[in-house]
Amino acid sequence: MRWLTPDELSAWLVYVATTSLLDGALDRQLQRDSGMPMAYYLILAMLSDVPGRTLRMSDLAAVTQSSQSRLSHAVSKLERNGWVRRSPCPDDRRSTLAQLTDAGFAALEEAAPGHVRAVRKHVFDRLSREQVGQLREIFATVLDGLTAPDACAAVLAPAE
Amino acid sequence: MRWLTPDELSAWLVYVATTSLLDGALDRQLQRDSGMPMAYYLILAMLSDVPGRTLRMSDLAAVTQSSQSRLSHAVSKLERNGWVRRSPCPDDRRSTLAQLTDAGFAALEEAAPGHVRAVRKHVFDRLSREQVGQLREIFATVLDGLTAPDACAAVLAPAE
DNA sequence: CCTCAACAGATGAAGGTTCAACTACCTTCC
DNA sequence: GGAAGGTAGTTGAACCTTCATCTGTTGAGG
Repeated sequence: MRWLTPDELSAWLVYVATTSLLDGALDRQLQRDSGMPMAYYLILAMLSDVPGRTLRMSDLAAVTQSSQSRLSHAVSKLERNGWVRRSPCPDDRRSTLAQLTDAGFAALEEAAPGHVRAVRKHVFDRLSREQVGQLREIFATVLDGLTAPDACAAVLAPAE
Repeated sequence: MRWLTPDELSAWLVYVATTSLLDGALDRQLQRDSGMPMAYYLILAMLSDVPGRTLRMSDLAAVTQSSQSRLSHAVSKLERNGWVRRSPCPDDRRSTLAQLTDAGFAALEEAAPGHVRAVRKHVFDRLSREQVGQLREIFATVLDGLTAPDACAAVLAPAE
């Protein structure tokens, strides 16, 4: 059994503490100033960035890294807010299209400056250009492993 | 208004996607193999690493980066599992001590190898020694800003 | 002393996420 | 064309987290 080296452990603990606090801070800022958690902000942001501001539920789940169930609940809530509209997909009657409404776009435009300011203040204003590159490189590598087809299966297997 | 540069934005999106997937993967592994989410694993781990395996609730909240409320709920659940025991603090009658039980220690020892294996597989087996150092450096910098006394107030202030 | 503010913790309701079904539709292939 | 299996999405229950509120306890100043 290979445990973590002291260097790895220390890096890991710092990572865990930081992501936990950073997530909390960003969520609190958005919830407070715009009445939505960050996950919902990301849904609106991804929709806003696509032609027609419309995406199939599955594709929206993929770009926001959320499960279908989670997205379905989230879109239900956003729909109640009037920020997203669902409509049946003409090509495939299994699919549903989610479209950002004008009110949703307005809410996003309202929320964006505060959110970006918080991200900048907590993260990018504190890092050098080099570190930003390192950050992207490191996480792109980890992301690669997580999205590889059998990444989950391999770790979840009992007899690995 | 300063938005993110393309480099920053790309780094940020990769970061968000990765942490979301990594968190999910680690949580699923622990839940599946040991019946606890990662937050609860961390509570047990922090308790196990301290003389007497005992900590005041406030201190435990601090080392696990969780709110008092969250910790209180979590410890209630862990207590129902028989993994933690609460007892009044003799020095200060406001405080409560949380102590890891033998059953709790056993559960932690059972869960640790799988969890460490998952962390290693997803993160440290994919990074160079240099990158581990960069990771720690970057997050230590961000953490520093988050734990500074007025970090939250400054961002939450409407007229910042 | 005694009041008042601060601190430690618990609690219940509201909201978000996960998991396990379940429905409906499409595709493959015999 | 009909059965079988996969895909898209929803739903409800269980669980976790957050927020506001509440009870006690301690400490500082009058």
